[in-house]
Amino acid sequence: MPYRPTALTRKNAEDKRDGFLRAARALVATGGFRAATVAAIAGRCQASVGSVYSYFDSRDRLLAEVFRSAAGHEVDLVRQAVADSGRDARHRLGELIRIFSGRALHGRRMAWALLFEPAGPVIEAERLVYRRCYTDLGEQIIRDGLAARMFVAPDVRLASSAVMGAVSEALVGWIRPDSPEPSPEEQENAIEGIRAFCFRALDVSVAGGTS
Amino acid sequence: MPYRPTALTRKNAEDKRDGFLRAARALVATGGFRAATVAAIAGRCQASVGSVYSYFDSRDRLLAEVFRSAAGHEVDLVRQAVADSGRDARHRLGELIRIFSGRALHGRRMAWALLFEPAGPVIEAERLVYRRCYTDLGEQIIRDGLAARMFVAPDVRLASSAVMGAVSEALVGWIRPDSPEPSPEEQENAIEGIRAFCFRALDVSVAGGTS
DNA sequence: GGGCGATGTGAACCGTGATTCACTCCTTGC
DNA sequence: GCAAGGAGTGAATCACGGTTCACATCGCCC
Repeated sequence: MPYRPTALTRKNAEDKRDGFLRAARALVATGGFRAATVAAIAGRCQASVGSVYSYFDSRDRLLAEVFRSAAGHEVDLVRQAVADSGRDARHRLGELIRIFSGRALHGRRMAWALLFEPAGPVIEAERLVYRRCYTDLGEQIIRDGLAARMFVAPDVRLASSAVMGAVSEALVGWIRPDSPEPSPEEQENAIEGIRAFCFRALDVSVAGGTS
Repeated sequence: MPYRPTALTRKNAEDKRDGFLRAARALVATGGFRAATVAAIAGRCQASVGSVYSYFDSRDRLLAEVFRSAAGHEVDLVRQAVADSGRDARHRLGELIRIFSGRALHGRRMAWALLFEPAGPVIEAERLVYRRCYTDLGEQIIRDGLAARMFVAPDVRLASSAVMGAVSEALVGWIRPDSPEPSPEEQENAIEGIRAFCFRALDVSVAGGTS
């Protein structure tokens, strides 16, 4: 490789970098961030530990990038399913819950890593913005539902948090790494149950008393 | 000290053991489990690192005991406030939410340690039973509310999980170690908001549609 | 008062895994 | 061919905190 970066070297370098990211992502999807040690990542690429460090400042940065990439993908899928395409807020909130849960139950290990796995402060910070994305999505939908007099919610942000909290709590039991694989109908029941719970809390069709 | 344990030695030993537990608890209440290193615990008792190990098998066991003690105390307070003392289910569920949240917002650091702080598998296991206690409490109340035709809930356990999830999610923003101290009225609003959300989801007075 | 075992000490040890760096290996420009 | 650097290597190093253990200390019992 030459003295000044050429198109080829640049591409090679990018490929290599990308290889590390893919390897790390695969490891996370299998065993969580805990399993994505620098040695394992390098090994998976038949590269040396040291070479990882010529592409990334630190393991934390590498994993943060993996997190953003994986989490961003998930959020995009949900955002797409929830896009304001003429459907009403109730349908869109249902899709939010369904897609989010469905994805989590599909890639359980990855979902666990993204949502719950204990990790260092850097990952934790990424997780914060990740969760916030979903809450923001929910908030927007609820706001729309409010405008359409379809939902009732004195505090929109709180309501969105509550929905996400309820969903998370329902999911954590299923995607914890040492919990048994849930059967499809168990999954279905859980998701629909949560959806129903949230709708009962939000629907205007009901004349809820507060205390 | 004698060849056979006498009343005095036994008491001394118990006191010392207790001292370590108190020290550890104080450290957890200040900086979470992370801060409760063996050295810090010993230091706080003006004892040596090694002596800790003549009272506890391992740091994990010590911290597990701290967890159980602290968590047990919290659960007891809630259980007491929620005891079936002639009050209706709505009131009792409200108390569950109020006391749980109130306690968490009072001892924020400890609540964070008990509910959210990333920690080793042993603590994580304790946390599981701790959370389950609350869910069980909620489940019982909701069941009572169901019997009194005051609540509606197709799946009681799911409903209880959802309530705890909603409360947790609302709390995590306030008790995260680096978040600013919330003002009393902010707390009040958050708690009442969650309470209202949950009641809207559960109250029979409303004729909720599901999808 | 002397010895024995309970008790206390804390420096050394260990395991884990990230990070570094002196070195080798290439490719390229001349 | 060959020198200059960039890229790759992986053993050594570091950081961290839990755990051990050889030794010191103490106070009761005979």
